[in-house]
Amino acid sequence: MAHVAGRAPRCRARVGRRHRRWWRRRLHGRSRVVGPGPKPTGARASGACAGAFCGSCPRMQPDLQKGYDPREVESRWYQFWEEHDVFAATADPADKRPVYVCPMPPPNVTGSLHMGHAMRCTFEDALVRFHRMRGFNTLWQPGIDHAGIATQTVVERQIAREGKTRFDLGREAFEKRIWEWKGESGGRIALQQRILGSSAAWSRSKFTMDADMSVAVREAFVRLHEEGLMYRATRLINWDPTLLTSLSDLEVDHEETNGELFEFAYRVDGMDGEIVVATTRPETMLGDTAVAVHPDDPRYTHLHGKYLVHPFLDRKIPVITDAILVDPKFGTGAVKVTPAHDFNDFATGKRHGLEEINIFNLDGTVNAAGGSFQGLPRERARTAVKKALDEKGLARGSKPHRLTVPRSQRSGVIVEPMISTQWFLKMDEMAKQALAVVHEGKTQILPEEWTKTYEHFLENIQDWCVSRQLWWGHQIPAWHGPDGQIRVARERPAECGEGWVQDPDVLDTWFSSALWPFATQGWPAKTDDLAKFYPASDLETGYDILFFWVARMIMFGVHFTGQTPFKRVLLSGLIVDETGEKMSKVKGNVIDPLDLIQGATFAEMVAKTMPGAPEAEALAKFKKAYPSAATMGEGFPAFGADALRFTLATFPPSNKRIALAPKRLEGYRHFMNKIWNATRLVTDLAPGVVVSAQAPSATGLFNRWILSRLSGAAQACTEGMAAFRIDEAANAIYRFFYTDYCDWFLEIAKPILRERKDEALADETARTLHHVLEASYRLLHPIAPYITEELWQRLAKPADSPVSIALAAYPRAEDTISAPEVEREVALLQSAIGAVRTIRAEYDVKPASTVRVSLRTDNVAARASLASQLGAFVTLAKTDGPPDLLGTDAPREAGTSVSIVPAEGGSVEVAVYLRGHVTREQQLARIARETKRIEKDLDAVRKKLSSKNFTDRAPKEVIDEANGQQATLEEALRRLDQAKSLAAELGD
RNA sequence: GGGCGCAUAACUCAGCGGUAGAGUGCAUCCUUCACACGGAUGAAGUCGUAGGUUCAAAUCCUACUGCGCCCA
Repeated sequence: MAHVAGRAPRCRARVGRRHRRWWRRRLHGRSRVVGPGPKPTGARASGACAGAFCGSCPRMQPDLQKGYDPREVESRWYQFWEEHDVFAATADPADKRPVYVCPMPPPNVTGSLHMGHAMRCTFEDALVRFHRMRGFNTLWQPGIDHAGIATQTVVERQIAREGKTRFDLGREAFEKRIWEWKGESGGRIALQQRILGSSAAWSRSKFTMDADMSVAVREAFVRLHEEGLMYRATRLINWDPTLLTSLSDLEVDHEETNGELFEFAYRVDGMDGEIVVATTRPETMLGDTAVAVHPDDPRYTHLHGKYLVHPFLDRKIPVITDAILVDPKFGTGAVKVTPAHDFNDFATGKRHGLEEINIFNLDGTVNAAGGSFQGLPRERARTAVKKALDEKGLARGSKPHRLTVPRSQRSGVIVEPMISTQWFLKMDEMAKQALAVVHEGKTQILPEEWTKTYEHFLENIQDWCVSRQLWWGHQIPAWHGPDGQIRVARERPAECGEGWVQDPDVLDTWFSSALWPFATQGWPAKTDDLAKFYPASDLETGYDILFFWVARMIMFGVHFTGQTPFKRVLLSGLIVDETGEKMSKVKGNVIDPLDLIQGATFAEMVAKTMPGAPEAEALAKFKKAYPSAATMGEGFPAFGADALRFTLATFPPSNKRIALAPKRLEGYRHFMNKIWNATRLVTDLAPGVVVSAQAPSATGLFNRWILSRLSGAAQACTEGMAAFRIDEAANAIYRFFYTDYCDWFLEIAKPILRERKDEALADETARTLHHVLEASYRLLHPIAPYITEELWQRLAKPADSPVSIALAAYPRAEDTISAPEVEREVALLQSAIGAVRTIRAEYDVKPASTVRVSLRTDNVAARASLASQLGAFVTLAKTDGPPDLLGTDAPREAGTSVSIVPAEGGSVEVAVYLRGHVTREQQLARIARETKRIEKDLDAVRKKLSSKNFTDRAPKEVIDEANGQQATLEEALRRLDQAKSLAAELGD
């Protein structure tokens, strides 16, 4: 195994016992849920440490236990990695390694780990570990987001339990409370990310409210203001009447619901007649300042320029004509206009110079402008207005109507459009630049189909309302003077003395998040970090924050640094339950990844996610969401972080929805057990082998074969990782290790190493066994870091090995031979062995008994390779000694069951002697089955070849291949036909 | 109203122009000295529907149906 260029960290024994205890407590404090934590192992591991260990090394059992226990293994390694600085990156300008940087989407400080984080961690850590092993100076930049509204809400809820509001405490005391709360629970999520094995550079972790982040935020704001892009304006904005703050367009969800379209009449002033308008929000009529009709609508021509009488307020309302607002085919063709509470009406108002009458207080109750309705909340005001209209004889009935209501993403309440003075950021220029870097390929979005969505967003972008009426966040660096003057500055300007106050509002949390890739590296200062780690390589995140975060980071990155912040943007889907439903507390289908890792009963899980709900009901909901968990008894066993990661890694990141089936996790935990036990076998079969840096040169067919297969697996893994197809890498290593290495190679190696008939071959096999095992660990490490570290540490390695597998080189295809001809040879052997096995199964031959086999073929190449590998039949097909190898002209023995293995250059006839058991009927039936199977294939090939269109137009290689197939299959069919005569000799 | 995605074995998912794949589950046999968290063998799919392009379509195009998401 080759070493990674650069420094392998030396042991740092100075990390004290106290730190270790802290770690155990923080990381494994949950052990009561899953039983006893890591047990002291008593005897210190000896000999197994390969010399790389120091005083703070994990205690490993001297021998591998029979069954793999992820809890035992995973509890030990994280501390080791941190103590050895395995995840560190260096900003040293003298370091010449290529750089790989992945900014971690900072989780909310309020949050606790959920499946989304687990998926982020899996994909990002796989990429990061892969690049680290490939020799990159690798930085996975972690951090925590202050999550303005979410955090403020959490702490407000806390103080509500004390019967207080934030206004009782005052701003300063309230902020202090949030900081206290942040100190207690804010770091928890980062600890949970560690349990997943995340190899982030934790010492560089940033919090978006850190002092240096604040410097960056103020710098950005001031520059934008100086450039005229940041401005203050009074306009209609989205208002959350519960949280009492403005929201950006992106924070409003549009939800379709069933409502009603209510019609009422306005009387015309000074003449008989009325005009009927339709509305979904009757209460807003208190703020109506016009009724619009289409200019060409003949029904209303006589009312152009007339006024209407407001039934409740002392106001005359003009009838205006507007072709943009009014669709004459909809409703009555007359539209009430409320410029202060509807976006379309606001625009209409601007076109016609209408008065904007705000009828709501900030909490959504009707204000003094609503006359006698003052004080009513919106819903009650609606009922009251309808009733009052009815009493005045103006109501004209209602009909059911599908409508869209705007809901606050944060509080869930219906958003009220309000006229308000806020800070806005001009977006069009920045959006153009952000589009350009993607068009020019400077930033690549993967999967590509998201490019369209990205473009559509940026091409239709509105100015961003960045001010929030919150107390938790970056306070806007603007000062208001006594006479309404405003100063924007990085620090409070000296001239802003008495009578000047800082703008009380804070910035949208996403404003600071948008600075993340460069602010974390020291911007606006010109630091070594910034020079080394900006722009970043890959940004991996969920597609749900493409607009919120990714697009804004690109806009800010290009604007402030002149460089696009990432080379690639990798977008992945969302985790849903097994039936495809989004995880939510309401549905009771939330799974905490830690419960999958460490194990938990279903009762514990639902008690946690649905506190207070009746247990039986909650359990029923949960089990309905995860049918495959039905066989798992009372709860999840500890699957381990490796199995969870491996499971998540097997889904293509491009899937928009990733349905989590617990059963699949079980399968991959079994795979971990397989790796564990394969290691036990190898250690037992070939003890004391020191793994060499290079692949052993091999002459034995199977040794060459497994090395060639390893080369293919390395290639598939590397390509998969590079193309953000981690699933392809995961599947490639799974198949290679399970099928090629365990099912075939280990079985072949057993007799070679146990019997040692050929010393040279045995030695070569022992070295190959170890080499491939060790390389497999390295291939697996980015996806399953714990078990690979554990087992890798146990192998005897050269003294100059890195301290951790995380720093060992990722296998490359060219490290081992690629030998397609050997792979073909072995494939034929495998088919022949499979034929014997099938016959054995058909005749219920007990595993313990052996059978006599003969192989008949005139295929020269096949004969040669079969001749050298007859021993494989003894082991893998339980033959009674090496099979007889004969030509097709050799006489057939009676009492055999025969199978034909088609092969290019002549098929191989496999005859299993089962005298006394094989009846004519059985044998003819088996021949008929094989004949049918081959004929099906042959028919398809013949059909193709008989078509003149095909032979005229298909490429030559395809035609040649078809001809070859036809010849092979026809020959196999002839051999089957011959075998019939043999069957005819049998009795019934 | 506009856009995107998905529909393949009982389940969860690969494949995305040259004869249908994996894991789990299922069936049969086996507690053989790495692993029963195991081994061997096997059954199981008209690749959503209808057209079209092509020598060749699960794979490309069009329409439709159903599901999910985003934007307005």
